[in-house]
Amino acid sequence: MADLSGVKLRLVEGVQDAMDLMTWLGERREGNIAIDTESGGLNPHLDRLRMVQFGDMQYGWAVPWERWGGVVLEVFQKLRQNRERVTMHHGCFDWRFLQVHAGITPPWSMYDDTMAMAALHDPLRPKGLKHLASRLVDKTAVAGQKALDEGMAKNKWTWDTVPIDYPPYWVYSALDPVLTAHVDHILGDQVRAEAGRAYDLELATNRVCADMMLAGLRIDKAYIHEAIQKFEAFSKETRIWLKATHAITSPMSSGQLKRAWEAMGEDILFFTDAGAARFDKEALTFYQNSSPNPRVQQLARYLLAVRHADKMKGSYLENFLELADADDLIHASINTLAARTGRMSVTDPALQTLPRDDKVIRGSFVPRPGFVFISCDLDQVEARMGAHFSEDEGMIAAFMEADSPGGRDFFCGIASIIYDEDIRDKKDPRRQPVKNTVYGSLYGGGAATMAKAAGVPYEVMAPVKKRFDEMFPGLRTMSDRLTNEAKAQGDVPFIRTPLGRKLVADKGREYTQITNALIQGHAAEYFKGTLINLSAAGLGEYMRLPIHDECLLEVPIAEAKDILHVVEECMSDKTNYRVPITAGGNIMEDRWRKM
DNA sequence: AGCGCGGGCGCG
DNA sequence: AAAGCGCGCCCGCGCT
Repeated sequence: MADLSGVKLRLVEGVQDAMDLMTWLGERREGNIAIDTESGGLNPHLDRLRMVQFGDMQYGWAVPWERWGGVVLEVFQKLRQNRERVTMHHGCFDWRFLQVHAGITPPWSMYDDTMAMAALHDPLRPKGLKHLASRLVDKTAVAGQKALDEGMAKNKWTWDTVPIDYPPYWVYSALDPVLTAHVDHILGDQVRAEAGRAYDLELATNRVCADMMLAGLRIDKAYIHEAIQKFEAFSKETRIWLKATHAITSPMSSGQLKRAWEAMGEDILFFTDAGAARFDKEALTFYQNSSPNPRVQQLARYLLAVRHADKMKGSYLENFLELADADDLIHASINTLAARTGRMSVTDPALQTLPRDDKVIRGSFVPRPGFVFISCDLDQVEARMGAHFSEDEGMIAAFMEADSPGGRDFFCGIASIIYDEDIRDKKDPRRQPVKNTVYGSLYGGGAATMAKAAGVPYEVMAPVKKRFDEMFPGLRTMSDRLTNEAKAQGDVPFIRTPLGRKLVADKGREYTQITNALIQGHAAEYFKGTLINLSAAGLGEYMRLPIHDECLLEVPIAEAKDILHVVEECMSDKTNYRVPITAGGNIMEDRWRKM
């Protein structure tokens, strides 16, 4: 814990303040200068920049952007001249505001990030600056946040309207870089010692992803409006029918559905763990296909259809329109450290979760004139990581065979065994369930779970699972070894990736979590590395979106073929793992969808 | 009215 | 002995 009582905070509101700030900037100090920003909202393309704050462990300065922007630019110029390292908390966010509003090019090679430090230091605990500060720096440091919250509520102010000179606003804004400097001081060396390679990877990933966010993806508004109309018309009509025929006003209300089922005299066959009637996709699909009552079949079919339509419209299409900027660009937010495993997530909108098989939704995205989309994904990367870490000879051999000329796709090979038939077509509908089955088994799932994933009866899956386990005994050995290793750590079970990243499991759930954590976690690190490779190959300006093991790029039409080869190279690694890590991509002619 | 939570469903 | 993992968004529902 540090003592913050001597910290001095200042709001720049005159020439003398600005001069004092520049003097402070030139002083020698321990550690980096820390920077933070305040904005009117979360989206740099829709919201304004309001304040830029600088600080170290003793001093914090708040500079109003709209009045004293020149001072901000001067500070950045000086920082650049002096080759000064700067620290930010979630700089990926602030750099975007500084880039969009102040035209500042982030000095990526001279930057540290306390949020990355926090996530690597403790992947389970909250990594917000306030949480960290109260835990690591000074319990009372964030007490004033309450005054700001109350003041904003009382005056009905938002982040866009709270007056700059309202003391709780500027004071706690000026304090943020001070807290950041302290967190840097406390965590920096430790994280570099324990997980230095993972930390460097995260900083580089921040840079690449910031550029992707800035570039954005273009939507076709007319196309989206038309698609919304179609889903809406269907939904409206179906809801009228549901109400008139079954007194259902909401297709999501299991209470209403239960009453409808009872009214039809239909047995309820599916229940949640808590014991409530369950009407999810699995249950409704069963009723639709297997109920003896045609009315039940019909109702289930309409419920599934209207839910699908509402999901497409509400979760995706309408969000696209709401989140687009004036140039019809969507700058989704990429969280480079979202999952406890180190995986990234994408929000606003959640572009990693667009329906894979429904061409309508992805079709909302169109390349800029003269460009095409290409996408490239890693081939079975988690299964290959499984082969690598387990060193299972059978699994390594299976991949070598799959990679050999004329070799059969890995999952097709497994499918052939399960269905006792030579399956070679990657489009075979049985491949996806088999893929789920392989991952289910890899991560400690039982035969029942795997049967469900593959859509076959338990009796069919049980011997297949047995055979699978006999084929690749090293997987079980690996899970046992990792489970023991994690448990041996004590209170918080954890292991580390080859880059030093700490991967934690919940107590009692080590067996099913920790193997997944290592494989998912290192696959995520590998994937981040491929993004850096792509950027280093000069493709940074074409990169658009990371999707766990896939990268979407938007490239000039004439160069698409050549670039695709480079992308595949950048994403492959045939030397550093026990099986080759390979990648394959394709070019999409008109929209973000395969023809 | 706003919040948190679980259910449901989209992805890897 | 047996054990799927990680996310984000929308909805209904109970609570404040």
